[in-house]
This record gives sequence, C-alpha cells and structure tokens, in this order.
Amino acid sequence: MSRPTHGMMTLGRLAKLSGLARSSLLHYEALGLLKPAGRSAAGYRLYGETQLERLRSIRRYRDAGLSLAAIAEMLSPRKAGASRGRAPSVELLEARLLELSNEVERLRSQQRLLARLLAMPEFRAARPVGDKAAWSAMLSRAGFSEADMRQWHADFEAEHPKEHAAFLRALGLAATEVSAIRRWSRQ
Amino acid sequence: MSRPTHGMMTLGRLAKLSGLARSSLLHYEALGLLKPAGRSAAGYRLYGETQLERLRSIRRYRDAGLSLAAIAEMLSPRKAGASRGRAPSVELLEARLLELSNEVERLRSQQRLLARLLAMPEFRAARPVGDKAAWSAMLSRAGFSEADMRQWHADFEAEHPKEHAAFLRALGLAATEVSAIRRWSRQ
DNA sequence: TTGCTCCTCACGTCACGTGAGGTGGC
DNA sequence: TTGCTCCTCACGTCACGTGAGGTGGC
Repeated sequence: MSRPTHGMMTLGRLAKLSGLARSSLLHYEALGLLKPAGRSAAGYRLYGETQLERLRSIRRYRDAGLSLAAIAEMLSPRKAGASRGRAPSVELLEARLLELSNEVERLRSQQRLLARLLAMPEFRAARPVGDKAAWSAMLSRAGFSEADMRQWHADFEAEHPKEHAAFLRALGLAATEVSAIRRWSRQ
Repeated sequence: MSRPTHGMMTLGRLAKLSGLARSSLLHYEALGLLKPAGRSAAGYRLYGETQLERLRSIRRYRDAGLSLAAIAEMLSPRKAGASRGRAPSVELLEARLLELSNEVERLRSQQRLLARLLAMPEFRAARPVGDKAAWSAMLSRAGFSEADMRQWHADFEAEHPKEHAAFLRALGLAATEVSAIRRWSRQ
C-alpha cells in the first residue's frame, strides 16, 4: 500500500507532467486539495493517475480565476442527500473551459513576448532597427523562438496587414525586405 | 499648484476611470510607480490626464504578466546617453498589446461565468435541468446577464454546433426547444 | 446634519517561492 | 562516491485587501 506500485510517480515527476511547480503541489496538499496516494518506504510522496486527473481539474478551475478555497469546495464530495453521479453536460462544459484556458495561455505567451520586446532599450530607442538580420537578432534576444517569430508575423499580417507593413517600414527595413517578410508571413 | 485645477480628479474618480481598485493605486504610489500631480488644500490626491495615461500603460504591462518592478524599470526615464523620443514602432506594439489584453479579458470573463455555472450544485446534479425556462433561470443565478447568455450560446453554436446540440439535449430540453435556441444563437 | 469620500498607518491575505538542514536511491 | 531528488519546517514575497480612527466637502 505504501510501496511504489506500477505507475506511481514522485512529487517532481508529477510537477513536470502537470506543468506546475513543486511548491504549488505542496501548497495544494497543505490546503487539503491534493493528497498523495501513498508514501514510499523512505517517506517519498507517491501519486497515481487519479491525482494527475485531479490536478488537471484544479488547474482548469484555477485558470478560470477561482480561488483555491472555491476549488476545494467544488471538488469536495457533495453533501449527503445530493444525487450521485455526474451530469453528462458537465463534461462538455469542462472541455470548453479547458479550451478557453489554452487560448488564454496562447495569448498570454504572445503578450509576454511582446512585453519583453518592448522592454528592450534598443527597441525603444528613437533610431530605426536597421535591416532584417538586426530585427531577427533583436527578436531572438527578446526570447522569441524561430516558431514564435513566424507565428507572430503571421498573426500580425493576417489581422492587420496595413499596420504590419507600416511597422516593418518603421523598423527601417528596405521595401524588398518588407515584401519578403510579408510574403513569408502569408504562406 | 496644489489647488484643484480644471480636469483634475481625485483617487476614487481615477480608480473608477481606470477600472482599478483604489488600494491598487495607493500600492502603485507606495512603489513609486504613480504619483499624484498634486494635492488639494485638504490633502486630497489630485490626478490629471497624464496620470491616467500612465496608469493605462501600467495596466497594459501588468496584464502582459510583467511584475510591477519590471514595469517601473520600463517606465522610468532612460539613462543618460540613450537617444530621446519614442520609436514609432513602439506605438504599434503597444496597441497590439492592448488588443491582446482585451481579448484575454473577454475570454477570462467567459471562464468565470462557466466556472460559476459548473460550481452550482443544481447543475452538477445527475438529473437533467428540465426546460428552457429552468435553464435560463440557472444561468441567471450563475451571474449571466441577458447579453452573456446570448453571447455564450452564439459562441458555442458557432464553434461547436454538434456539441452545442448535444449539450442542450443533455440538459433535458425538448427537441423543439433545442432547435429554437440554436436558431436564435445563429441569428 | 447626514452621507459620502477622502486621509494615514498598520496589519491581513492569497498563492506560492526560497532557503536551511538533512536523508534516500542509481 | 557523486549527483540528483526527496523530506520537513519556517520564513519571505508579491500584489494587493481590510480595517481603525479621523477629517473634509455638497
């Protein structure tokens, strides 16, 4: 019961799989939100799929802005007298909630990248960036990956083509470079 | 200089206009992020358009996930030697950042509503909701306004028509009610 | 005069983050 | 043996929130 069973994982492993910090998981445990399935002989916390699933629920609700106290309330077994089982409609709404979380996460990562770019003194300086290579280098220093750059230009071009062009010209890029980037953004 | 000038506003007024809590504004002041333009004879803080603009910048960056310390760093006047003035490209990116903030806010409000709906015991109960009137009443108790309901069904129908239909049936609505809601969602 | 807003501390809260000091497993 | 992960306190941090006790303006 308290020895490592097949499929059991330790705190660090669960943290990695769930994408949460170890300190968060310990915090949830302190609040009574997430208990290990058991302990190893050496006292290590051991978790199973059940806990991972529960953690995913916690994340969904936390991402939706609920307080941990409210989540604990939601996930606690219903009081006596309430009908048992889950309504099928619950699954659908939870799926939708997850979708919203993912979309928010996508937008937030764009925000973070943009903010980092804006925070760069070289970018805020009044003089233009220069050419395409200098611009790529700056994006890279701001933490943009190759895929981020591509995605970012593609979104900009798709949503505001005129502003995208104006922006590239304002950077000091030559007309041929501007066209090249825009063509590549539309592919 | 410290008397109420035309266009000056007090703490509460600025809080309302900016959509932030008064305590947040006081906190920003304690950090040196936002200083009043002056004080009234009675000691009231007085703010002008300059401060409102600065606050909007703070919000944009905060919404993008920057810490207040990082924002203070960004908004502080550049060190000696740096070229003065703003690059025109900065404006464009800040506008984009604002757009992203607004979109995130829209999604987050949907999340909050959904989470509140999911938290309702009546909704989680295994027995179906019943008819259209009961469903509307439940949405209303979850904090949905008339516009929220409309928006929510419209999004659901537009993005996942099949799931929307399945969901409405799972609520226990009659086929005619399901069709009515879907038609109304597509208008 | 009533009711609302403002003031200044100071302490509370929420969701973690960060060591310090020590033990366990490939 | 080395390096990594784990353990348990306990205290720190970030961004506010919440009074307490008092003054100001229509």
